[in-house]
Amino acid sequence: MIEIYLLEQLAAVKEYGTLSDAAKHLRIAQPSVSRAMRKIESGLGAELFTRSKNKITLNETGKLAAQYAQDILDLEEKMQRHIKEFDESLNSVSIGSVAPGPLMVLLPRLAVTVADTTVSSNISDENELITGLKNSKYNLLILNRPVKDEKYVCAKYLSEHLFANVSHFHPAAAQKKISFSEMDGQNFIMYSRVGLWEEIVKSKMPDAKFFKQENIDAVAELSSLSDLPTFSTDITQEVISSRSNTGRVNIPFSDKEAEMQFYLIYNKSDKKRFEKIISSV
Amino acid sequence: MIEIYLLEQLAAVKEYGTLSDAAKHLRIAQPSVSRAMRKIESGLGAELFTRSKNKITLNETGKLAAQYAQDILDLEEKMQRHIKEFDESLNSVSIGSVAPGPLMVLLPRLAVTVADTTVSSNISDENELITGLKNSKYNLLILNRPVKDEKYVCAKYLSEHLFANVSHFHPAAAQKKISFSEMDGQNFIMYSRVGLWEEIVKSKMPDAKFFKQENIDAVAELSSLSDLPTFSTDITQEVISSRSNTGRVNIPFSDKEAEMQFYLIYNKSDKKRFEKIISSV
DNA sequence: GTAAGTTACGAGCGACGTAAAAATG
DNA sequence: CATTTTTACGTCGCTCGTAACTTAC
Repeated sequence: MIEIYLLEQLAAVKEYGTLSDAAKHLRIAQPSVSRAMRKIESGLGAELFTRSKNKITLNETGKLAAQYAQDILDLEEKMQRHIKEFDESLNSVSIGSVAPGPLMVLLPRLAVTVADTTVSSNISDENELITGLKNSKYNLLILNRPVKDEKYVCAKYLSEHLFANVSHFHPAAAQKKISFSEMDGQNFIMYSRVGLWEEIVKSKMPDAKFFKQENIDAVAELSSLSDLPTFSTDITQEVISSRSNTGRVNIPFSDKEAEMQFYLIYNKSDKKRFEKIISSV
Repeated sequence: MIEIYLLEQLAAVKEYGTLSDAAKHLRIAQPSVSRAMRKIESGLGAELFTRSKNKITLNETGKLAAQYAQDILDLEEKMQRHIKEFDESLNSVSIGSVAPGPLMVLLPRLAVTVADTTVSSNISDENELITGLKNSKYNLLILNRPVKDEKYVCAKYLSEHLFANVSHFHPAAAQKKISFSEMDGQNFIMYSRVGLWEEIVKSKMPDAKFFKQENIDAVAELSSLSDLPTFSTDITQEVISSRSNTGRVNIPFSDKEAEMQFYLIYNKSDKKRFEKIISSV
């Protein structure tokens, strides 16, 4: 069999026309190329060049051989790319969630359980997430309802409870709990990427206004500079406990819609990768 | 780049399941295969196997890589076959003719002008020959008429004249020449592969009978043992002059159909190969 | 004289085989 | 105990580079 390094040299000779030029671009000495061409000819059992004393030219057979050489090299390169891509897809996790809270818990945990993998996450609606799971855009979903499908594993993950985050001067600041209807009609500062929570607060407080902030830091800043209420959850309070949140207090919403249960859904073929996440809950 | 010898070993490992078996079929030592697999993995930058202490199995990435390996090896083999075939087609000539006479002149001449090539020849009808020239079944045709087509070179080659070969005891033995009609109604011994001549003698002597012999030696033998007439031409008389043909005489047919002019036709891309044949006429 | 190709010679990497060890059933 | 894989070590081959020669423009 003709080895790849020979085919590379043949393809270079075709591309650059002379042995010297080919050698220059291959960054090897010119006599190596000369010998390689002879080796290919003897390996194929056919003359590929017409040779004069100081000139060498591919003949028709040689051009055909060089074309095959290029084809084989292209296929090898495609192999390299494809294998690497496939391997990386095995060693990476793409997570889709209907809300940011569970991600705040899951992502740090993933970092230690599945080390050496790339983790990417996205917040979207349920429909996009489920189709994304089907076409391998996502490997792991966090939904607020279980999915009954024998192709997937579905396990209860964690629950999140919504709080109103209000200034000390807010009328409700002293209450132990509060209902959506009591807060309806007020102006809220809200992070824009809260997923499902947005539908809930908008439907439960139809007369409220929401000033959506794309930047999470803008939410913190605005809320500290104003007396406008905002939102938090048991999860965000835990994760961002270190941040000074003086002058404000968290009051749980009392409605049942303020509690959301999340589920993990993933392909059965990924069972080995993800089952340790469930067991760690 | 991953060298071919590595891909061969990978494909063998996939085919035979174990390193030992693969090594056995590759006729190399087993540790070589072990090292080769590690080399491929490091070359691709991906794990291809799940390894236990004395067991090694292709994982999904590995199966993909092995499939690519097989594809590349197949392409290389196709290259080898195709190149050899192409090279041989360059160094061989396939000749088609409507009559055997011109071949008797052309073939010995080709042997010296285009040495180192394989020459094959065939007698057939004009239609088959021309389609054969189009699809490269033939490189060189001998027809009894010129061909006007700018894709081809067409040159007048030589002419052949038909003779009646008769016993001394035959009534016509003393004549200088003879017409087809004078010979009509007689029984001829005839070589079966005379091409176009068969149509001519049958049409000009509709009442004659022809005893066709597949073997050219059978024609000679039968004609020497009987008084039945047979055929010859100026060309065959020249070529077979050495053979003792005592007791028989050649009489030229006087009709104009007894003279046939032949033309050489070949592809313009073969000009360099064949133009010396024409110039040697 | 410059540039191209071939030949000759020497060096170093690397592919292979042998031998030995560890693990599995 | 046989089979499989891995590791260690020595050897041989082969690819490469340098140098020198030939030829052509």
